[in-house]
Amino acid sequence: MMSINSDSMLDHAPSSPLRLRPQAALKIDKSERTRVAILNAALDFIWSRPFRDMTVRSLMTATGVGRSAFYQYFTDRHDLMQTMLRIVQKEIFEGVSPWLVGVGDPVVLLHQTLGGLVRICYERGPFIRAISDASRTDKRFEEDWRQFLEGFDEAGFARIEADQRQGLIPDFDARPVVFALNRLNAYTIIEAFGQHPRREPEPVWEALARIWVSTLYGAEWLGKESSSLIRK
Amino acid sequence: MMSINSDSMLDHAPSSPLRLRPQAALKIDKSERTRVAILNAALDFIWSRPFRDMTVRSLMTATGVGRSAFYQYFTDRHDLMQTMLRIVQKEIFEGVSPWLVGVGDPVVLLHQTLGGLVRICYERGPFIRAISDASRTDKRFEEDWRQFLEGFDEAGFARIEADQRQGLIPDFDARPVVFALNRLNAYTIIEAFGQHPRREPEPVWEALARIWVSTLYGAEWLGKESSSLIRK
DNA sequence: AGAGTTTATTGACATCATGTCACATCGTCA
DNA sequence: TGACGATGTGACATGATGTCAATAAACTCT
Repeated sequence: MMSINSDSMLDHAPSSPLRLRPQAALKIDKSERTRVAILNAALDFIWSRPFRDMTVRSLMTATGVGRSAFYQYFTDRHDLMQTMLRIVQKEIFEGVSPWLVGVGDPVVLLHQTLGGLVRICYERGPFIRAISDASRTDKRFEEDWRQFLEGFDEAGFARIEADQRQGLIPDFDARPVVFALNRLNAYTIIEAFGQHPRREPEPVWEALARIWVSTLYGAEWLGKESSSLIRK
Repeated sequence: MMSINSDSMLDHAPSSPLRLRPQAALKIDKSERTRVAILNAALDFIWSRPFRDMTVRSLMTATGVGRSAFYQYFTDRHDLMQTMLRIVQKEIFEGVSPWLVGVGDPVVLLHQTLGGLVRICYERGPFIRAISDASRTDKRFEEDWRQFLEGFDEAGFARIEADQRQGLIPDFDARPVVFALNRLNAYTIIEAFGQHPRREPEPVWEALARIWVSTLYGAEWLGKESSSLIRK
């Protein structure tokens, strides 16, 4: 009938490094378990295969539940990707906070922020790529992705303007520059880490740091704090 | 049965600013005319609607020829997009040549190159976006897009290394930096100009120029040659 | 534990896009 | 005119999507 444990399939599915445990430890009703199983199937799938190949059937086959049950939990593939976006978004926002909200030497904070971003996105690369790919094939989810990126635009803009008022950053029109720098980050990361084999994170981190620091604070700050490598 | 002129439909299709005339002026065999009609239908479609909505049916309806005739000319939608890529690629390569192959003050050339890039991509934005979107949904075309971007990586890398040998650009690992800067250009342009309403080209040009110049030659060159605005 | 209720799951269905194929039609040249 | 190659067409097979009424399973409460 169906496999004993509904979570791991016997065939070639490699499990992704990001898997969910059912929510409230004890109150595991069937519903929650199936929902998480689907999510994990998607995570596993996306870890090794492109979004375009992810059909509802492929997911539910891996789950061991009939295909139509999928629609009890998600309205469509993109709804599911929205959930994946929320998961990844939370991780990224945390890693990226230093420069955006922290106090101290801005160049040091910027290095830290970019280091955190690169580390997390290296670990989650294929998910991020899938999310970005999904945003191209669905009107609603495209909007979600746009808002995700705009979050960085707003935060970065605020930080740059603040530093401009302090004379730390030259007085240019910050909006288009931060827009461009954020696309730089997003798509450099997606292309570098979005599919196996991924590139090495260090050179990517150094390149991004060089570009951000040169543009905002000036190349004379480049040597500073080249130390804080991507830390565990 | 079918409309008198096979090229323009009566309904709401706005014609794109990029349309093809049949090839050899006189030797217009039916085949070439249909092929161009399909291509123009695609160009018109993409000018105002996203790639994800472009079905073979929608194209061939606009063409006035039966849907199955499409496959006489293209193997699928992505094959058609490959043709669109070649058209746009040619225009871009021309506009982008100064810094890559020219002689003279590199900062001036870089400004020129970015100006040309922004001008062309502003004019062709929706096409470029569609090409990029299409690369997410097809394995083969994804490879074409990758090679397209890698072309810029190679050329930019060569230029940077040359300038590094002359001491014009500091001595960093050029590969990852040029990779990042090219993604900066590609995706800033796609998001800024890829759908209506498009952003203004000038601020985008200024932002890209600021980032490239600061990163490569140093911010002290930024005032220089801020003149050469996007020219006809 | 067992009846009754709620919830989860299923299989069949309708729709839509794709790509293919045998056949029909057109037009050109002998 | 007639025959042949090049164009175009309609019908078909496939495979994905999302829905729904019917069924099975899970939960609740006494």
